[in-house]
Amino acid sequence: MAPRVTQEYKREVRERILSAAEKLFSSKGYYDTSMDEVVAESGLSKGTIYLYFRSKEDLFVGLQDRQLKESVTVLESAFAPGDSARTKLEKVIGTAFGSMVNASRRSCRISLEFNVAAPRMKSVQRRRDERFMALHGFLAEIIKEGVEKGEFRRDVDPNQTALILMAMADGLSLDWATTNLDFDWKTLTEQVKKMVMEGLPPR
Amino acid sequence: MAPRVTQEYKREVRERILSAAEKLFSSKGYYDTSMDEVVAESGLSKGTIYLYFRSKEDLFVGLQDRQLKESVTVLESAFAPGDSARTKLEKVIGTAFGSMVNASRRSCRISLEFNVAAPRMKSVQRRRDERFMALHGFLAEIIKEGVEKGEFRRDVDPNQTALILMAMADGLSLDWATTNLDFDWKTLTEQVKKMVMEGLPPR
Amino acid sequence: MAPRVTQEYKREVRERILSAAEKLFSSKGYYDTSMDEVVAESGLSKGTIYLYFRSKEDLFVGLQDRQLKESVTVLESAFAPGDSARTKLEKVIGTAFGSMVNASRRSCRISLEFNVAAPRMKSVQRRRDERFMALHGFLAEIIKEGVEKGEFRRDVDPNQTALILMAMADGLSLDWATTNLDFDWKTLTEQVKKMVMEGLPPR
Amino acid sequence: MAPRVTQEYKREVRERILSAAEKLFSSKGYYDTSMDEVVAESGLSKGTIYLYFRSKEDLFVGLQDRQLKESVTVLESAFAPGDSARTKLEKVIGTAFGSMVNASRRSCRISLEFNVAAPRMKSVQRRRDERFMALHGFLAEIIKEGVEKGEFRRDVDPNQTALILMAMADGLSLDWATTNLDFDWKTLTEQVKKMVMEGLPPR
DNA sequence: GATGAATGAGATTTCATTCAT
DNA sequence: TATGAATGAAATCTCATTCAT
Repeated sequence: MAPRVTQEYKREVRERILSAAEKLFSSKGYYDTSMDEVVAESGLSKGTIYLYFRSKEDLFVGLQDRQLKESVTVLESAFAPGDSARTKLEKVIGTAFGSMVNASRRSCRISLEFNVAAPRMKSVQRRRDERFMALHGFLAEIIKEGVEKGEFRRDVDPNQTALILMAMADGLSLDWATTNLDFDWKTLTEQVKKMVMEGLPPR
Repeated sequence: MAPRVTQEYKREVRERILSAAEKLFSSKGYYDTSMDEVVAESGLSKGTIYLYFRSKEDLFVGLQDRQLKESVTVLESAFAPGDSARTKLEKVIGTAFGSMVNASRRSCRISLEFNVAAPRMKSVQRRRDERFMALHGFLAEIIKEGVEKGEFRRDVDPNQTALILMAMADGLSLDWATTNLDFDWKTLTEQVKKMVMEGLPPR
Repeated sequence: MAPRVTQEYKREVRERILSAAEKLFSSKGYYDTSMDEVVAESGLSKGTIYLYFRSKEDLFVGLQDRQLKESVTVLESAFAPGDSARTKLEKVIGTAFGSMVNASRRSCRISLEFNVAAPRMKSVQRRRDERFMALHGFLAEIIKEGVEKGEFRRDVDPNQTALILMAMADGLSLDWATTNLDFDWKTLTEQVKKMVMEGLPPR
Repeated sequence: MAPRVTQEYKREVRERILSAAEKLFSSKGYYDTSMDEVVAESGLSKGTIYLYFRSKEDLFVGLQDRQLKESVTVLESAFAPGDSARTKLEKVIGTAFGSMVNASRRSCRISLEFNVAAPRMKSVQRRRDERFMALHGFLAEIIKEGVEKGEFRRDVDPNQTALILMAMADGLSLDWATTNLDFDWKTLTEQVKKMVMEGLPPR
């Protein structure tokens, strides 16, 4: 009995736990956060936490899932059907970096936690790899299209270049997360676009 | 009695401890490595470890110190006095990425450990920030020189661009460390140079 | 509203819970079985379980009750009015051990659980002791009769012998329950009868 | 360094832990005893307990080991080379039951704990089975010898009979451990011998 | 200086029981 | 009457650090 209401309610409780965990994991780190702290932050009881998540690691994975789901449609919905490869790439860069403006250091730090944990947590690794391959394929496809249409140089390697662009984003996120510097994401985006499209030297 | 011998011996013991810690921290992570494991890996006794390092964190910081010292002269010694800014930059990129070819995933992973720990360990943060600022200044200087000499476009922002280039390196290191993919650092370096110097589209 | 139906229904639910508990307690043991597992196995809800049994211990005692009730009339109904003491004893041995042929390791294991728990659960102890005394008295009476009628030796102590015979049964049950060996209860019964009636050496 | 002394000392500490555990496990049972109680009873610290035993189960197994070792030579050393099978058997019964006179309810209860735990703890099962088979073989051999020499009846099955005799001992131990009755082990031993050697009826 | 046994605070996890619906 | 989400005390186990030898 008590069907619809309960389902919705349970989702809320789950969300509450995840939010508490996100806050703590991102500021104190996964290992320096105890379940007791998650309990306190969430305002729930210890038993309840374990009712929703089998273990601390499971909670961590749940968090990764949530983050991946949230960001899933950001890039794909960015451009129009008729766009040139160049336009597509610029839009992608714009969206990716634009999302950083609103993104919190918190979410960058948490991403970093996932990355570092990945080699040591199977399920985290799997999710990370899937995400990585999907994004890489997405970018490589655009670049390949550009090369074929003559929009990009012949000797541009789509796979390598996709890798480099992803690394740029990952690296900026990493540097932002682990520094106290303020990044000016807007002009940063412009500089990236310029560099990628024209190179540093004048034409 | 002869101080020289004792000093040398002490340095060796220290090194042995650091090597054991590096191996373990890089493969299992800082938190998942216990001091008992460092003891076992080093072949020394627990008391001895604590004779050389006040705490686990101190050992971690010692490791960071060692890594920073090892890499400190790599970049600066790369170019000749009369080099143009462009040449300098290419050499820097070449050296930075070239060093990855020989570098182990291990050293990338441990750098990552330092990065993650940084926000929560003051002394790690300080060292990391110093290093970051030094490298950033070094790069920005080259780029600024290039802009002033007309080798690079007027609208290239030296600081932002230095940041971007560093992020590229950090990001590739991050992605390599947390994936099982094999990176072809040689062609990757070429692609980066091309992109930075010419952009993606044909001239 | 009709009370008959409700009573019957309640009995069924109770039985269902007891059966689930028996299955689990006998295979995993009392302590290694959680109420959640009883819930799952019974297909009922946790609330319902606690509606029928005040506590886990109460459920355990309920199980003991059920087992004792089931086995209560087995021995007494075995023999005819005119039987000699010897015949009675043989019949008792035959029935006791004969019942093992059909009995499951499960019921032996659960008896064992009761025995082990007894010293630490008053009500379990009381039931066990009552049962023990009843059986002991029953056996001792037969043996005493036999001694008085000259069917058994004068120096046979009815109480001690009753104890020994009970121990034999308990011991075989114990050994069977805690081993993986297959017991051939039929010839075992014969051997016991022979030994008890004739001793090992030839007459 | 510090070799001999340390070994002896460590053995003592180990023994101290085992004794504390034995006391508690036998009176409160394995599951109702917490490691905190073992800590308190032993007067050592929690860390020390886990320095000597990997887990609670390991401590349990260690206890079983100790008990088995203590009792290992009791039976085998009981009889002289020239003894007849009958004499041997009588001596074995005498020693086995005689040992109960001095044995504590405690050790019987602990044995029971081992037996009950056996089906659920591999290493306990293995040790128990080894012990069981050894004793069984030992007894069966004596009986077989007796049958072959004509000291026992032709239709006595050595294996089954050995099983029955062991069950008698196990059963008495079980009944003693789980009851509050006082057993008169001396006359009990006599009654057993008589029954086994002559049967209940007069010759 | 070198050792490694001892420590105990604190971590994660379980589970019998309750009670609002 | 029936439910099952919530609870929190208590269990097991870990591990950085100390200190007597």
